[in-house]
Order: sequence, then C-alpha cells, then structure tokens
Amino acid sequence: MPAKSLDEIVSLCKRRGFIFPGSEIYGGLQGTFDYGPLGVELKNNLKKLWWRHNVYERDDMEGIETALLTNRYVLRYSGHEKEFTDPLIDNRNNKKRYRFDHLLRDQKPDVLVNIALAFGLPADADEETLAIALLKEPARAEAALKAAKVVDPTDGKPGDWTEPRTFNLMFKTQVGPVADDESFAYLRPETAQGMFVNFKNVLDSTNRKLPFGIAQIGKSFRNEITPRNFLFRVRELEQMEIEYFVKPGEDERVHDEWIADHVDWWVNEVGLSREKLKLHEHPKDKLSHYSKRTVDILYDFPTLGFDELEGIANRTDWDLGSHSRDQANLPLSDNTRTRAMKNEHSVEKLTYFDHETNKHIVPFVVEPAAGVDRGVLAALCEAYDEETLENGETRVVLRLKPALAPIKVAVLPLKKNNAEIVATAKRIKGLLQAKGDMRTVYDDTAGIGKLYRRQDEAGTPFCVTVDFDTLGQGKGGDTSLKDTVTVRERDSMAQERVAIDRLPEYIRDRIG
RNA sequence: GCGGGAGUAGCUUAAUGGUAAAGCCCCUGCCUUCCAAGCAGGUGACGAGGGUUCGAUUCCCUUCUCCCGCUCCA
Repeated sequence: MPAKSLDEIVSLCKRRGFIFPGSEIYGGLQGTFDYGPLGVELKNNLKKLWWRHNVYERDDMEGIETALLTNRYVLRYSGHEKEFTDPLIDNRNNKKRYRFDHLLRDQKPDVLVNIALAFGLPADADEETLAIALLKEPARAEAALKAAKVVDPTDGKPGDWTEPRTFNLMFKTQVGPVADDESFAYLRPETAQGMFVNFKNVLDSTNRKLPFGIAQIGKSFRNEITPRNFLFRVRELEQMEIEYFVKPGEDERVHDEWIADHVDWWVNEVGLSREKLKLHEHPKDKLSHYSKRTVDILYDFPTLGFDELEGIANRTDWDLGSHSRDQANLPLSDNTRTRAMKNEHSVEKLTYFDHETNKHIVPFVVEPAAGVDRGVLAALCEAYDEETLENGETRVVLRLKPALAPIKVAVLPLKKNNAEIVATAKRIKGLLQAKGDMRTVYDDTAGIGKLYRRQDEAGTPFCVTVDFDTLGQGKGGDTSLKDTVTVRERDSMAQERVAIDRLPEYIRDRIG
C-alpha cells in the first residue's frame, strides 16, 4: 500500500534520518530543511544520476558551478529586480491581501485617473506606472487610495487599505565591511543566471558549436511569502538546471525533445510511475517575463496532488540579449527588444558567430529546470510501501531504485554472540566498502528479522547474512556452503547463496 | 501577513496548579541457526520567553514552529 498522506513520508524521514527541519533545536527556521545521513546519500545519488544522463551521456553538454552571491546588476538586467518583486496591500476591513498592481487593474477607470492626478501623473497612466509611483510614497498612497475609494474586488466595497509595500522574493546580503545601500549582493534566485553570464567563458574555453548546453546543480534562494508543504515550498532550494543554446527557429523542436527526454528520465532512472506524471502547459497570459512557452512536469504527490517537479521553459533570447551591451545592434526577437532594459553595465556581447551565414546571432535558450528536493520527495513517495506479509504483519519498505538507495548493502551476522561469525561479517563489510562506490553498513544490534526490517525502511536493496554455513559449520557437519553468504533481496525478501569472492561483482551488477 | 487548530521522550498517546505515566523505538547484558521472539536493566519529554501564584507542563500574554483555509507562487 503506498503512502496515504505526506505526513507518513515526513514521519519516516524524521525517524530514519532522511530529512530534518532546519535549525530545529532553536525552534526551526521556516522554509529550511537539513538532510540527514540517509537523506544526503539519496540526494547525492539523484544528482549523480541526473549529471550522468544530462552531461556524461551526451555529446553536447558542459557542466559548471557558479557563485551563489550574485552581482546585483545580473539580477537587474535579468529582470528579477523588477519582476521578482510582489507589491502587496491589505484591506483592514476583511483581512484580504492583494497584489497591489492587480488591485489597481481591477478598478474603474475614473478611480485610476483620480489617483494619477493626486500624484501629479498623466491621467492615462497605466496601473504599473501608478503602482511604482505609489510604492515610493506609501503614506501618500494610502491617503490617495482612500480618497479615490478603491474598492475591494471580493465584496465590491471601498476598502480600508494599508500602505502598499513591496515584498521582494530575492535575499539580499551585505558584501564587505561597509554597510551602505550599494554594497549588497543577491543570493541567486535561480542557478540559470550563472550559465548566462558565463556563456562567453564556456564558449571560448570549449570551442563549442550550437547547439550545446550548460548544466549546473546548486542552491538557490527565494524569500517565499509562505513556505508550506514540507520540501515543496522552501526558501533554500537546490536546482538541477540546463541552459540549452540553439539557433533561433530550432527552439520549439528542441523544447519538445527536452520535455520528452526528461519525462523518460524521471520514469526510467528515478523510478516514478508514468501514470503519476503529467504535463502542464502554462497559459500564455501567465508566462514569466522571459518565457515564450513553459511546460511543467507534474508528479502526483500524496496529499498535495499533482505538483511541479520540473519546469521546461523556452526563454528565447531574453537572457543573453538582456545581459549584452550594445543591444541596439544585435538581432533580437521582438519581445526582448521591446521589453529588455537598456544594458549600461555589461562589458560583453553574448552572441555566437554563425559560420554558415557569417553573422552574429543571439542564441535562443531552452531551460529544463528541476527541483532536487522535490525530486527526492517524489522518489520517496513513489518508493514508500506498507506491505502486508503472509503472516499478517506489516512492513514498511522503500522500493527505491538501487542506484538511488542510500545504503547499497548491509552486512549482518546471524548471531552476534559468535565471534567467528561477527569477524567474518566485518571482514566482508570491509571487502565491499573497499570498492569505494557503495555505501555499506554493518549492524548487529538486533535479531536478524529486525535487522532486515530496518534496512527495508531505509531502502537498502541487499542484505548479506553470515551464518554457520559460511564458516563451514552447517547442520549435520555439512561443509558444502563454506565461504558463501545469503544475499537477501529487499523487494521479494528472496534469498540467494553467493560465494564471498563473487559478492562485490554480484552486488554491483544489480545496483546499476 | 490574516483566520482557525495544534505543540508532552525519536514515534503514538496519558495525567496533573504540588516528584510527568505508558506502549513502540533506541541502548546494554543474557538468550536466540534467517524475517520486528523472550528475560533483565537503562537513556530519553512538557517548543521558547514573560506574567499571575508559595509553587505553572497545566491559567494569562508574547513569540516560534507545524497543520487547515485565505493570500502568494518562475
């Protein structure tokens, strides 16, 4: 039986050491989580699989890792300084909160005219212009909204409005010893910008031709208004992102290819069921400022229902164009040309010289961006199983793909009060861990049945048990099984007898 | 940020204005020849701060965290 609720997963994560609340002994810090001994292994394994699929097994990808602290100009010209800010306002009468610009948009025209005139703006100023002007003088704004009788869209009555204020979703931090208004940097809200600002560096150092991509795995930070739902909405998150650069015109085909490829990756390598995945096409009017088309891959989480695992966006030439100097002389798409801010700080033109046409072009970008933490959660939800055994008892077993399993092998002595069995088990543990690529544990703190169940809950695919037969002391003096052990498989609980010297190979063949 | 609900051991629950109890888990020892056995022992909790009180886990206030609903959501 799969997990009935997310709480069952949360409970298992805490109990077995996958995931803990961040800063827990000081009461926690909302929107942060710490990965425990099993969690870090699972997460590392997921990232390893992703990197292998998207970098090593392709001919057109490079990896990078860029700084988390980001020059504010990067986020200014990317559009985040403006677009990643939500202006908010509350109605004291009914405790409703609105996005300030959306509230203005929903007013009758004469209301907006009155506000505009009160602020000395042209009568036909649009709601974005108004919002920006009013946010600069919140106290005057509050008075003007009252005077103009701005109504609440929920009840249609004039509201008792608070001062409008901005809520920026980017974290700022002080850089250097002098605390003035200019000496700050942003913690990056997405890893993507690191790939864009290094576009030339990668191109120049690798001699890549279009199409090619840059991959990065790393932390991003978003000051979410309301972190919720366990790993789902967090303030510190890890992303696995690709920026795939193509000639304009190839972008739509390549976009579809990445969507199909990544759905297959979640299914084949992470082990998610295809029927629990679905695609979500973003409506045109809800697209981000940089996107021409965005398709999300959703997973059917317990309690939450379908929610986003990965977003695959066609970012057009927005980013490379926005970060380039001398934009007026670049061949940009209409959206980027008209909406991107004039760049007065970049010293680079992020273009590509196309030898076929002998022209500089600004590549289009297709961006598959997946959440590592959400991937971990999906893998756990998919793998969780409460199984009723033949004897009527239940066991909790994590049916993780062996490649994802935090522990690959547990070596267990059938009896811990037999020195020779214990010594042999410890020797086998050493033999397996010497290979260096599989987490191996030894445990003798309970009876054999309980040891198996513990490993089931951790998702360990194989248990190796050392018994009297291993020592050549089988029942009735049977020595035929000397130097063999029992390998017990997690999902079926079936056992197989394997020679010790074949064991590393046997296990490796089965963990992928 | 608003409204509602909840915070007692790793987990699930109990009681109490006066030494906080139990089961499971965990640890140690004995026992145990393959799926959470048994016996004996042991560690471990009132989210934090303040107030009322002789005395607060209990009553009050504040705060933090979590859950539900709004709101928000690249």
